[in-house]
Amino acid sequence: MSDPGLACCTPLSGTAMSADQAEQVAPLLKALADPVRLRLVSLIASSATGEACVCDLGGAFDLTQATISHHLKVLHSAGLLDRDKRGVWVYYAVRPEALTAVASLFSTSALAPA
Amino acid sequence: MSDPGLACCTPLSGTAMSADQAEQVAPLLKALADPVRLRLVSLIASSATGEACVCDLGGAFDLTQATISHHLKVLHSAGLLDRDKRGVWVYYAVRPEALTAVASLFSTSALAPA
DNA sequence: GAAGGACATCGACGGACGTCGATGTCTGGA
DNA sequence: TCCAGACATCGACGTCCGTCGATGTCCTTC
Repeated sequence: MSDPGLACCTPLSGTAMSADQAEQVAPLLKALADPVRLRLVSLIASSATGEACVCDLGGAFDLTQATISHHLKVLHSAGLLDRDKRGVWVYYAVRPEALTAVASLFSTSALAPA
Repeated sequence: MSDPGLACCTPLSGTAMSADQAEQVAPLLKALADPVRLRLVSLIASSATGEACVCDLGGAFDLTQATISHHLKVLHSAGLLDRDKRGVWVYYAVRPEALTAVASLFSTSALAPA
């Protein structure tokens, strides 16, 4: 709000993440920042076929089917999961690009200090 | 709630993340799942000395000093930042171990599909 | 010791989030 | 054609989150 003022110490080298970049990645992290959703992604990623149907996923949690469906929708809306309906069942698979985008955050210079 | 029933497709190979592990990592992701906090960590990590004082950090955002202080507290409480008070100024530095813990999420088999 | 500045804390507000029960939609089989 | 099952959507509830202005705490300087 007030004038920027002058730096009191180091002028913060300019190689940091841009505001736009932060606004782009934050939703991906927010989608993953829940124990249930983290386990959902992990369950799907670690399945033998790389995908899993909702009926199997739900059995791993003490949560309502509506809640599991909600979490899967959040992950799908964030672009982290692909959705594929086959007959009565719906299969979810992880989108490697999305996970790579998040992983690159921690391997590049943007967040890695040393 | 009901009986687990029998799997309708693949039995979800058991190498997925445990519930405890998910509950441990989720708070770290939640702390990072905000554009402002993401930029704060990035600014600190990319500074020449690996640390930054609050007076410099605040200048990069159109937010109140109270809000910046709140975000820094969240990151500090999550174990992502170290706090060091020197005279009038307070310096924050990233904790490499914490970032490594998050980074390992995406490089290990827990979340990496391929 | 009085004053001013850097930062934290407090209390409040609006909005978003996680969860639920109930209901809707679609598919496959009797 | 009708029914049962799988999954999504809806509406509601309590809680948490991001932001702010105001105030408190600590340190330096005069």
